[in-house]
Amino acid sequence: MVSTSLPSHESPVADGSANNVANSATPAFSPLYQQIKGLILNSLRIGEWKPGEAIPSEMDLAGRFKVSQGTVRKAIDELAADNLVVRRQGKGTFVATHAERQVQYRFLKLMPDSGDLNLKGPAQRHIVDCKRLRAPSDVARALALRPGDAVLQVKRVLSFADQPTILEDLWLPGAPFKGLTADRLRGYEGPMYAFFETEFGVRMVRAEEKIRAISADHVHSQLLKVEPLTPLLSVERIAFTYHDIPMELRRGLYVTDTHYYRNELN
Amino acid sequence: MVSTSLPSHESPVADGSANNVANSATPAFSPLYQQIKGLILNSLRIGEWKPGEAIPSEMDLAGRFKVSQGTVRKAIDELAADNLVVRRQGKGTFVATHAERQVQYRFLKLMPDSGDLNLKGPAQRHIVDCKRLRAPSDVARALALRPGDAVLQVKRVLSFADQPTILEDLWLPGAPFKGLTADRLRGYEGPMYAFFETEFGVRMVRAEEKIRAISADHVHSQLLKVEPLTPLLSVERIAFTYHDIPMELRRGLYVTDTHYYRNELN
DNA sequence: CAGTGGTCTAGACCACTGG
DNA sequence: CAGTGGTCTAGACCACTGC
Repeated sequence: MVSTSLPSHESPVADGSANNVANSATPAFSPLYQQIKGLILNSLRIGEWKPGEAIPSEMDLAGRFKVSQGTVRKAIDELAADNLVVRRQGKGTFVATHAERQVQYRFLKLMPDSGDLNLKGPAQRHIVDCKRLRAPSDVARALALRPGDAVLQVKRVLSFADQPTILEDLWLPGAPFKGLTADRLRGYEGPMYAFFETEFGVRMVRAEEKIRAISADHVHSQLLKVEPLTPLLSVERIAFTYHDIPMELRRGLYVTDTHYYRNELN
Repeated sequence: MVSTSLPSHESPVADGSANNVANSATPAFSPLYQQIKGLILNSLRIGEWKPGEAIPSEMDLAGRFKVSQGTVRKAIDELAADNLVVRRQGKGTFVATHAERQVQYRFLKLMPDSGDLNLKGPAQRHIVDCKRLRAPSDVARALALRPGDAVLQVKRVLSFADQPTILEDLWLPGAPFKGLTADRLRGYEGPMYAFFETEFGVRMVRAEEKIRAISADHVHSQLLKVEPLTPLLSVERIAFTYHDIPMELRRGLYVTDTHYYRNELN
């Protein structure tokens, strides 16, 4: 644990020449604010400040790292742009969390056809299954595990207005999620990623999705209460924690007759 | 046309008090750099600098607007974040364009299963149809036109490795695209959005997509050479120019057996 | 009121590009 | 080499929050 004021110094650069690594092959120039960003990132990763908590003020951090406030500011700007941290004028800068009302379901892009906004919030959740087993090779590859390593599989159905809409198959690495059970999942109110944060200290930072159209088979049609062969949106997501470590493989099937997957392109 | 050095002054703020509008109901505080951003945006909109051209240097703009370089810098930072402008160290800041190799197909998120990168670049394009007609009500609504206004409809098929993969139905407002024909489209090499820029001065700035899974009907199956009832990804896109004016409605159907729609969540 | 993030400035210097 | 964007600083002041 790092104390607020450091004994010696935590300065990012030590060479007095030109702030640049004196290599020939790799220029490897990294501006000061990037190094500061890295240091703050490390503190986030080791949990020096927990999700929802405030991090030290810009002036404090500037003092700690022996740089100007402006440099700290630029570092925090990038962390805020990456959604790792949230700035609140007059109050401070806070570690981002999936547990807040506004940013809840940040990774769920499904929207109802009518009533644009997130009235979808309180979905009915039904845990179908939750078991521990050995990772199939495709799951192991996605989660950077060895085939046969312990993984948890969670199967659940989300419904909106009593219409089953999302069928999900989650795969989690066994080690970080030791002790997860269907009952604990059922007992938790709120987004699953918030549950992962508070119960297992695993914070999902970003995710990648591969989207396809597929046909419902008999299992799908029963759980989602649609005709077999109904076209479904297949959404395969890999979610990453800090260090770009994959921590979840989620295979979702969305019924898209009254909902759609919304994406914005810039 | 605005000359480089202005006769009187183009200063954004005129009150000497506190830079703030002295209203009670609306705080309406807008920082200087936002106002500068607005002024630069206007110049982009009226075409003072064309896509691909360099805009004036930060120092020049600072002089023009009578603010410090840092303030101009922050304004341009935001324009760059919005992909309206591209910064190139040592060279200048350039108006973004869809015609560049690197940013080409910025709005196309379809990826081949193997060979991650954009070897997909040179797709075979086939214009099926291009005709002028009166806007159906749903198209009119999407393009902010009156039902019955003149619109252009373009139907085309994109193939990768001789496999038809994308069937697209485009709807464009008639007025800005007067003179567009199938032949002109066929004659153009490169992305369609680059074609729109150079030929019609219409630059697409951002887009929204609604994605669903649907079943191929007979028309789809013939054009895409797949079995009827094959599940297809339906991608309905509305693309916007400056001022958030919708300028294109594009209904795409993607065959997703060897390709997938890739999305990143932050 | 003090403390936080947010804006703005002026100036110095660095890294990159091209002639 | 001059010109561009990129970094860093120090200091002043503003807007917002909560006590």
